[in-house]
Amino acid sequence: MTVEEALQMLKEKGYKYTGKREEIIRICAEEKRYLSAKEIMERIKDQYPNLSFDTVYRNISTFVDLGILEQTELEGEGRFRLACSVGHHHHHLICTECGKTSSLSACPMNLLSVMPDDFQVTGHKFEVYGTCKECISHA
Amino acid sequence: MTVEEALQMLKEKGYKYTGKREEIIRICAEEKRYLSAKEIMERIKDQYPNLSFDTVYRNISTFVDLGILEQTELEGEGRFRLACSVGHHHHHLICTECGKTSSLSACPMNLLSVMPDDFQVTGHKFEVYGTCKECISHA
DNA sequence: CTTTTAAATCGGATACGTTCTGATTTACTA
DNA sequence: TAGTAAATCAGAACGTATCCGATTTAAAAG
Repeated sequence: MTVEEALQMLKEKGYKYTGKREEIIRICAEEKRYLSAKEIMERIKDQYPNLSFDTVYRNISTFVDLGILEQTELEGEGRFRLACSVGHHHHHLICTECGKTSSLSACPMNLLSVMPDDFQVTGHKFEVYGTCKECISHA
Repeated sequence: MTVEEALQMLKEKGYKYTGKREEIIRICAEEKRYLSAKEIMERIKDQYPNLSFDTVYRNISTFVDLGILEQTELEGEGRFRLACSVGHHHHHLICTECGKTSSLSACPMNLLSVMPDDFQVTGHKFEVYGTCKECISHA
């Protein structure tokens, strides 16, 4: 997903345009990594030094709801990244040090032949964790 | 894993026996469900009314480290259950309402033919989420 | 059985990520 | 340009989890 697509989606859904929203999305778009709210705050400080935590969290939450951002959790902290591409379901290999990701083509849900009928399935999570080359080298 | 096996493991590793530890394990053993620390506290109140949060969290953490308990996270809260059985790797279908689980035999890691060589894989998570029959009916 | 000692527990303070609140500002519309 | 609802702010509040120093206790040593 591109920054433009994300902004377009916001507009369609009736959300107002703000520079802060664009900047949050832009920051997430810059890297194929999961960022924490804190990291996003850090990077946005240059342009909006007085941005409040609430604004970041509230917007991130909206973006996740709309599918603009993907969310995971590392070390008790929410982490976010721009959704990869619309309508193309896949999973990630995630560096637990820096949040860097690599795409995995397979989805295990396709491979589960029998699904228990006593559960109404609502979602799933498949993530592979590891350490990326960069984080191994300067460890 | 049984309560006895868990206690045996603690002994082997040099941990002291305490009634509180046994009770925590026993509570987790009673159900095939993920419980929060709060829920464990609730259930242990009868026998140990003054049990401190710290004791529960510290012991749970020890148990997770030793592989006696399995951990996941629902709604920003750590959830725990007795590890299924020693040396038998599998995954779970989890009810997001009550934490009830159902076992899945397949592990997606076996099915990933190509593993990126720029990551040193350290772990993985595969969980299917849903709502169990009981939670659907009284919803 | 008594003493000893390190581990376990207590409970209260603290940390941290996140969310809420009420006042203020701002983007869009009429 | 004025009006309105949404967005933001700053700080308080929240919930989970951990840390702390003092006290108790399990179990090893005498």
